[in-house]
Amino acid sequence: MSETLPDPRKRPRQARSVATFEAILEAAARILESLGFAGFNTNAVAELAGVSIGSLYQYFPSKDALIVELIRRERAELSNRIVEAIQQHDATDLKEKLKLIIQAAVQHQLSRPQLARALEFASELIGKDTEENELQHELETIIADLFIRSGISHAQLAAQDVIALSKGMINAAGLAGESDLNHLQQRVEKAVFGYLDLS
Amino acid sequence: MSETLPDPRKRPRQARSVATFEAILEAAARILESLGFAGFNTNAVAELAGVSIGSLYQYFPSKDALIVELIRRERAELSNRIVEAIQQHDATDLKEKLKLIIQAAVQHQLSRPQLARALEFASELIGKDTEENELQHELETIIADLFIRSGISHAQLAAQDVIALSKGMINAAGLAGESDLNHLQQRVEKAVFGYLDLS
DNA sequence: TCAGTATATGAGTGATTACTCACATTACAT
DNA sequence: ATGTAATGTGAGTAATCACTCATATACTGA
Repeated sequence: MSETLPDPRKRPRQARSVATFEAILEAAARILESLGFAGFNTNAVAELAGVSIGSLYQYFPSKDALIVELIRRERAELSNRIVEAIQQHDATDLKEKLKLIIQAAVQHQLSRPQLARALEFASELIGKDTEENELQHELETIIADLFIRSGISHAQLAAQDVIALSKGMINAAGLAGESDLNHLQQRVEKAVFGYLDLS
Repeated sequence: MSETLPDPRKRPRQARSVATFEAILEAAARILESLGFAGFNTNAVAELAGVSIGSLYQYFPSKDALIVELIRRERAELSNRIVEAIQQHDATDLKEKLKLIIQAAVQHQLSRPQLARALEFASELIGKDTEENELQHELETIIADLFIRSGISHAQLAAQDVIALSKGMINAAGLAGESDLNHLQQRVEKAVFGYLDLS
């Protein structure tokens, strides 16, 4: 439980070490999914990954670093999905773009809902100043830019609100075990469009 | 970190023990506010409360029990505020009632935002089957009933969504350090009314 | 005043767990 | 083939922390 921003200690060079690296990350994800953050410890991760605890610490200097790497991947994936959605040229107006963004967010969260939830959770526990917050802020900026270009007033605050309310709804749906993506998407759209007076 | 639902071990009888009991709870709240869940441990709570660790365990059989009691109080307060809001007879139609409910929720969360956030958080860590979830469900039922009486379709799901999106927005605002209750309230109303097609 | 009960104390115990390090094994280059 | 670098191992260490218990003090009623 350090306080600085940790990064993978050593990048794997040989093929087998890449496998080890990935096995550790996947094991970490699975433990978060099944046991949640409370049951998450490095010895358990190493065991599930089928590697020794020493190997784990070859690639991750701390428990936090392991989680940070998971968060980084998760966020990057979501971020990519959303940037992709925004750049779709066949969607011209704000409403269509927003639909695509919401779809991306819904798909992302519901692909591994337990994991997404546990990571969000973990990112609060391990401290404020990881890059998690920067990515959060980056996402907010992306949406805010979109709003500015569409003439929405108070773009920054609106972006914060839209992200927050979507997150809330999607999280709750994930917790409740919902799996109907389209239905959830429509409900999020109602709230977002309602908030933005786009209905 | 037990798994059963813990309750205060012994109810205080004398005045001085009531003071001890309350001091412990307030210290626990303050530690959650300042250090978050990560820095929360029973020894620190006892020290801040100015009592011995033994005294803490006289009244709370476990660390979890202490947190559960904090959650119970927090939830009870919110629940009371909301029931009060619903029963206001000078608010007749759904929209007015919802405004009062949102106001109650906003006021509640922003009175001690860090604490509210940390507790919500903690309730996930200590397990699913505490009464926290029942209270969560109770709140959902109250709102759902209100919706049913107002002819809103899919009342249960709508209640889940409205609560979730409000929570998300209010949490984010709390995190961002907002303190303008009215402004936040108006934004939440926009999302809720938009979602419900009440605009 | 005093017996009995409630309350308070905090050093100590045991369990968990993040992390190290001395050593073993495997792969690669020449 | 063989030296060297990369990778893998897991028993062991040290720190944290939830919780106990033997003992001391304060209160209450008779």
